[in-house]
Amino acid sequence: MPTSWSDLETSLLARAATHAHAVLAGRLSDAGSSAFEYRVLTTLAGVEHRTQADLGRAASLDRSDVTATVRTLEGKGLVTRRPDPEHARRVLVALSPAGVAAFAELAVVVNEVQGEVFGVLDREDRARLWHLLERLTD
Amino acid sequence: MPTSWSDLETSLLARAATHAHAVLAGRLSDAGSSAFEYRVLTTLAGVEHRTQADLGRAASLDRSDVTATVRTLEGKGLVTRRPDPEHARRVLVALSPAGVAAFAELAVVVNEVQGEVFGVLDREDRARLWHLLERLTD
DNA sequence: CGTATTTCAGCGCGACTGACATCC
DNA sequence: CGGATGTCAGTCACGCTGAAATAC
Repeated sequence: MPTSWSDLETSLLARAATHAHAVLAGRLSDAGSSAFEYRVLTTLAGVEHRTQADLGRAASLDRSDVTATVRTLEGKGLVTRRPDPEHARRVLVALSPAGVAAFAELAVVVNEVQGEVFGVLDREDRARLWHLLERLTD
Repeated sequence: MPTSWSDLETSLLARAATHAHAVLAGRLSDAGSSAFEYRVLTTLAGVEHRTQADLGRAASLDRSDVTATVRTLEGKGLVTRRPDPEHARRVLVALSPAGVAAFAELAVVVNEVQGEVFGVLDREDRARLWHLLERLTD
C-alpha cells in the first residue's frame, strides 16, 4: 500500500500532464495565443469550414467554450463566421488568411514544445509512452 | 507535423490524467471526501503531526489550499489543530482517531481506483509507464 | 531587521451544467 | 413534436498571487 500521495500513479500522471500543459500554455501565451485557441485553429486547418458544434466535437471542446474561443479568434481576425446558407441555425467557421498564417507559426511553437517536453525520451520510449497512455483511456 | 490536437502527446497525456483524476475524484466524492482532503490525510498518516506549511510542502498543496482543506477536515472531526507550544505562529495538525479510520477506508478506495485505471496494464507495463512519466518531470 | 507561518480575498484556466431562443 | 444549435450565465476544482497579521 502506497503511503504518500506522490507514490500514486494518478499523482505522477497528473504532475506530468500539468507540466506538459504548462509549458505549452506558456509558449502559446508568449505567442499571444492560448491552448483553446490553438485547439480551434488546428481543428480548422486543412478544411474549408466547420460548424461550431462540429468544431467542438472535433476539438473536444465544450459548445460554450467554442463560442467564446471562436469569438476571440474572430476579434483577432484569425477566423471568419458566417451563417450556414442551408441551415440558418448553424454558423460556419473558417480560417482567414491571417488565421492560416498564425496557425502555421503556432504549429511550429507547439512542435518545439513537444520536443522539449518529450524529447528527454528517445524515439522508442516516446512511442512506448504513447501506446501505454492510449491503453489507459480506451 | 501532427495536424490534429489529439495527435499531440500533450493532449493524450492530458486526457489520461484527466480520466484518472476524474475516476479518483468521483470515488472519493462518493465516499464523502475529495482529492485535496485525501492528500492531506495521507500526508498525515503515520506521523504524529505536521505544521500546515510542512503539510503543504509534503502534499504539494498551496498554503491557502492547506488552510481551507484542514479546516474542512477539522469540521468533520478527522484532524485536530493545536498551536505549536514551541512556535506560537505554527499550527500542528494531526489525524484524530476518526481521521485514522477514515483514511484507512479511503486508502482502500484509492487503491481500488488505481487498480481500475492502471490495471489494464500488466505489472511490467505499469512499471514502464511509471518510469517513463518520471523522466518527463525530472 | 529579515524570514517564516497562517489566513483571507481573489484571479485564471479548464471542464462543465442549465437554461433559453432558434431552427430543421 | 423531438432533436440539434448557438449563446449566456454560472458552477466547480485546482493551482496560484498578494496582502495582512503574527511570531521568530
